[in-house]
Amino acid sequence: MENEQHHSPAYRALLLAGTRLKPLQQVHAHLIVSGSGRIRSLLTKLLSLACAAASITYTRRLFFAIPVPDSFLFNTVIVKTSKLGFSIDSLLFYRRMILSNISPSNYTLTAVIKSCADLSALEVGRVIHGHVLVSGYDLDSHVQAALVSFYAKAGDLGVARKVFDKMPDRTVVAWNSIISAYEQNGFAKEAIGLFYLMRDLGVEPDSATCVIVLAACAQSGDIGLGNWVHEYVVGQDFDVNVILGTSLINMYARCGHVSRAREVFDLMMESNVVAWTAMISGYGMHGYGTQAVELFNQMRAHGLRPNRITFVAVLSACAHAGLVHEGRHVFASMKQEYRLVPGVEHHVCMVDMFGRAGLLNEAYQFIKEVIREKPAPAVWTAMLGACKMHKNFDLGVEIAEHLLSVEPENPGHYVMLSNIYALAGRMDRVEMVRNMMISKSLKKEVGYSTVEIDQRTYLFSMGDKSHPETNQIYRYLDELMSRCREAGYVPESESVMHEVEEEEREFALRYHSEKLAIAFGLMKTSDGMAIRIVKNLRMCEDCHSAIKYISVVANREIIVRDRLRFHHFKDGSCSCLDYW
DNA sequence: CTAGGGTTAG
Repeated sequence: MENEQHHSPAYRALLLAGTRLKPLQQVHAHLIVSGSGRIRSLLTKLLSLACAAASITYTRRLFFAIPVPDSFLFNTVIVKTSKLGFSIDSLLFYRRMILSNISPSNYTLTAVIKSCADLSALEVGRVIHGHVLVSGYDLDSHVQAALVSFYAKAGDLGVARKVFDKMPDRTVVAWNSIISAYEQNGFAKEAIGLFYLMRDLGVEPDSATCVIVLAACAQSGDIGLGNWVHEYVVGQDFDVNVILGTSLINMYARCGHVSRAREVFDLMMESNVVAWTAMISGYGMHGYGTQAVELFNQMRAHGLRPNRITFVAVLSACAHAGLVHEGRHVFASMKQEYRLVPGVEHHVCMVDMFGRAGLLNEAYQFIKEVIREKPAPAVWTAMLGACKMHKNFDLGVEIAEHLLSVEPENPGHYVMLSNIYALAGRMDRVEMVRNMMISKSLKKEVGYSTVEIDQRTYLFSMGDKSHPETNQIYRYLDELMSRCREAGYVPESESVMHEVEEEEREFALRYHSEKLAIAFGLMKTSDGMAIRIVKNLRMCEDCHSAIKYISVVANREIIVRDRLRFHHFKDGSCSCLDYW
């Protein structure tokens, strides 16, 4: 009987219609007219095709027209909607299934857990985890892997780890889930550690492992492992598809090798908006604004439609390269040509762009005129950065005070305000802001820098004395800085703020983490080798100026990646052209 | 008769 139906004209008509909505609806109409509109197998097939046609409305209509859906129909609709990203719908169908007293299968459960992950719906996910335990599917490896990634995405890394630790059978996918969990939550080092553990246990990485590990390399600046993964990909003859290719581009760009990123980009067989955006962003963070804009135009010429993220990448590339004219043009095209509504992130880029270029009036006007609604705090923060950079104290103080009233728990605003007071010489105010922070028990984010030497990473924090060679490092740095002073470097005591006591300020400034990391790098590597630093925060003006001098007196190329971008220091100047 | 892990910004 089944077979007969599969070869029936109606079934073949469905297959022929495929995932195109109109033809499907025509076949559907035909089914109803011919009286076969109630046959389960046909309805199921129709339902899954409707869903694959990405029409959630039609899928809903179809499903609700079925009087008593069986578990097969529920499974089909839940699995398909979850897979296509209709997460809320898949959860609603799941609820109906439970209310109809139909037990979910392990397939249903993995699908709804994935939906919860996509929605970061921690509470709903916990309830479903309960269903998993009740139904006895807690030992199913698919369900477990889904749970691990769900908890990681919903922000509970601890539970993700617990689920992983209980898995009896750790497949590559299980390892991929937990490694990705750490990477996504900002623990790149731990992710890499787990990757090495996985290899030691004899589990062969697959291409998804490579994608995840490349992301961890990009995050931590681990070019050594990044290169290894690339070689592994080639050695294993993995297909460098868009996802893997994009991961390689991202890794090379974030590890400071833009040209290698470009080589990968040029060799990719297929590419999409995401790949182009990754490459554009890579140029942007190295200050290659012209190349970023050029690539953006090539992308459009290829007929690809840029998305919101693409525009963030291009606009921020313009901001970091002083390309005000181009930035204006791109922003206009976003609205006019692509009918995209600029969001806060784009406004921030624009204000930042004007601000860096010293066009404070344009920045302010942009806020007043272009941003109709109440400007978001992030927009004011960008404006504030511009005020500080170009020493407009009055406006800066005004904005900072506004930000403090809107976001009184954000330590960054206090630090900015205090820095502006310090620049203006109002040390009494500096003290006041400092006391406000203390009374609210807010802490400035701790800065650290890492440097890689012989495949090993060394971490330094400000005034760090934990390193076994501390004394030599400090002596070396002192000697280095005095040579810089002889060459004309003048330390600024302005931007160091109140994380330390008054008398320690000079000390703190002299021993910012990047300076320590550079000193150590210079000590441990031979002449001619570039020093690569990764810093979690933005560099301060003083370090930026000091490193220019260090690049001269030590005759070394120094490459620093800070929170926002790359700075290539060479022969006394920086690639950011002080557009930082 | 279907599933789990993987790509771009800030």
